[in-house]
Amino acid sequence: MNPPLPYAESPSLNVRMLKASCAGCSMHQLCLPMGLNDTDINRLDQIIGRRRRISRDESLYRMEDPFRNLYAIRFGHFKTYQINPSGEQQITGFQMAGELLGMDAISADRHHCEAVALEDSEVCEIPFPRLEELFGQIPMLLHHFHRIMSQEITREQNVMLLLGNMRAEQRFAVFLINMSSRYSTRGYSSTSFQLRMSREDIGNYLGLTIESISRLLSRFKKQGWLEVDKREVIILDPLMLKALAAGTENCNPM
Amino acid sequence: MNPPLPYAESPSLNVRMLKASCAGCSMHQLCLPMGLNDTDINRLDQIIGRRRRISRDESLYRMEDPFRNLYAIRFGHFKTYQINPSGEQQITGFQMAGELLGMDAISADRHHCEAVALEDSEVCEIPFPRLEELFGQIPMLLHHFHRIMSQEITREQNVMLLLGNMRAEQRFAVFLINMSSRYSTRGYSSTSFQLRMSREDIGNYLGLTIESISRLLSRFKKQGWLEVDKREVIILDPLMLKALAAGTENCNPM
DNA sequence: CGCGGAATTGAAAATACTCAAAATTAGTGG
DNA sequence: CCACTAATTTTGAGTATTTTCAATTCCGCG
Repeated sequence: MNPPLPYAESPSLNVRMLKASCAGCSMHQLCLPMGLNDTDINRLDQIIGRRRRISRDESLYRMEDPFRNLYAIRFGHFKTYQINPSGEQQITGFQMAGELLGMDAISADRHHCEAVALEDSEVCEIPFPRLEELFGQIPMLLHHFHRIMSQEITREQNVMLLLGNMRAEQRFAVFLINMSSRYSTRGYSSTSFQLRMSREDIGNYLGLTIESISRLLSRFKKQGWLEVDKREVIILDPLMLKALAAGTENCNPM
Repeated sequence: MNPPLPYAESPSLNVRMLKASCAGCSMHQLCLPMGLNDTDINRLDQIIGRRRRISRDESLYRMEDPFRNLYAIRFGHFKTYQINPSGEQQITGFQMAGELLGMDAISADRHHCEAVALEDSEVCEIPFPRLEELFGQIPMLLHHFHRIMSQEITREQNVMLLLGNMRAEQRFAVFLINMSSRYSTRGYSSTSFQLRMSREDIGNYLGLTIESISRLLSRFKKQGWLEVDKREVIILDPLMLKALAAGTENCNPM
C-alpha cells in the first residue's frame, strides 16, 4: 500500500535515516520495539508516521481530541493532566523518553487527558489503526504492547496508594526515588538530575500545595538528604529517601 | 487441540450449558465478548477455563501470584488492593459483574494486587496465553480488549483526580454517583442499592478514615440527600449529589 | 442473653492549606 | 550586558479539614 521507505530497502543505511528509525533510536530497548528482531523492527518503522517536535508548554493533544495516534517520546519530557468539570486540573503523570503517550484514548476514541511538553521534545506518531494491523502479524509486538498498557495500570495503582495513604514527606520521597530510578534506567545518574517540572506541577501531581513542596525541599535539604539549586537536584542520602519512600522510616518535622 | 465443547457442535443447545457460556451469560454485552458475532463468541467460549466460585472474603488471587488467567466476574463483587512495603493497604477498586480482573498482572507476569470477594461470587477463568492466540484470529476481540484496558487506565486517572484534589464530601459523592451509574448500566436501580463493602473499605478506597465516612453519611442523611439503613442506600437527591460530585456545588459542614 | 465486630458520635490534635509578604529567578527589550 | 518586569519560589503565621483517640451504640449470631 504505502511505498516502503528508502532505508528499508537500501542495503547501505543512511545515518540520518537510521537516526529517524526505531532501530537507530537510543530508546528502542525501552520503547515499543523492545525485543523485536530486525525484520519486525523494520515493519514497525514503516507504519510510524512523522516525527513531531513539540516545544515547551505546547500540547501534544488535548482532552476530547479525536484519537488517531499513540506517541512514543524520542526525547524530552511531558506531563499529562485531567481537568474536572469544575475546572481544576490534576496531573496524572510525568513522561520521559521511551515512554508511550495516549493509551487512555483507546477506550472512547477521544483523549481523556491533555499532554503538554515540559521542554522542547520530540515524539514518534504511531497511527493506532496501523499498529493494530501489525499486531496480527507480530505477536511479540502485541504481547509487549499489553505489557506496556498493564504497566501503566500498575503505575497508576502506585499513585493511588501514594495519594490515598501517604503523608506529604513520604509522597515526596516516593516522587524523588521514582525519578531517580527512571533516570538510572535511561543511563543517567540516579543521584543527580534536573527536575523538568515546576514546584507547582510536583505539588499538583502529589496532591499537595506548592508551599508544601517548597517546605519539604527545605526540610530535606536541612536534614542533609539532598542538595537543591533551582531545579537541579543532588540526592545525598538515597538510602534514607528510599526508607522514607518505603514507609520504614519517618522524619520528625524540622 | 482441545476437543470442542458439546454445545459448540450440538444444534440444540442445552440450557444448562448455555447458561455456562458467554452467549448465555447476562453480562455478555458488557464483558469481553461485547460486539462479537455468534461464531466468535463460541470460539471465545472454547478457551474459557472453568467457572470458579469464590466465597465472601476469599481471595481470587494474591499479590505476587504468578499470572495465568484474567477473570471475568459472572456475579458478585470484588475489591482489589495493594499492600505497600510498610504493610498498609490501599483499595484500588471495587469490581462488579461483567468486569475484568487481573490486567495489572500482564506487565510483570505476577499479580500486582490482591482481589478479594466482597460476597459469594463467580468468575470465568480466561487463560491469557490462549486469549492471546485468539486475538490473532478475532481482531474485534483484540480491539475490544484494548478498550477495556484503556478504560481501566482512565478509571484510575479519575481516582487520581479524586484523591489528589477533592475534599471529603466530594469524594464520597463521586463514589456514590459512580456506584449508582454502574448499577444503572446493569439494569438495576440507580437510586436504591446495597453497598457490598464495609465503611472501612469505602474509607480506605477514598483516602479517608472510617469515621469520616460515617460522618459524611450522617450529614448527607441529615441534609435529606439520601436514606441509609446499614448497607442499603436510597439516593433521594441525585441531582444534588451529582452537582457535589462535579464540584459545581458544595455543602457547608452541618 | 450476651458477646464481638462494625458503625456512630464527640472532643482534641495534627497535618497540610490559605493568605500574605519577601526573595529569587527568568524573560524581555533597550 | 544590564535593567526592568513578570513569574516562580520561599518563608511565616494563622486556619481548617480531617485524623486520632475514646466512648457508645447498634446489630448479628451463637
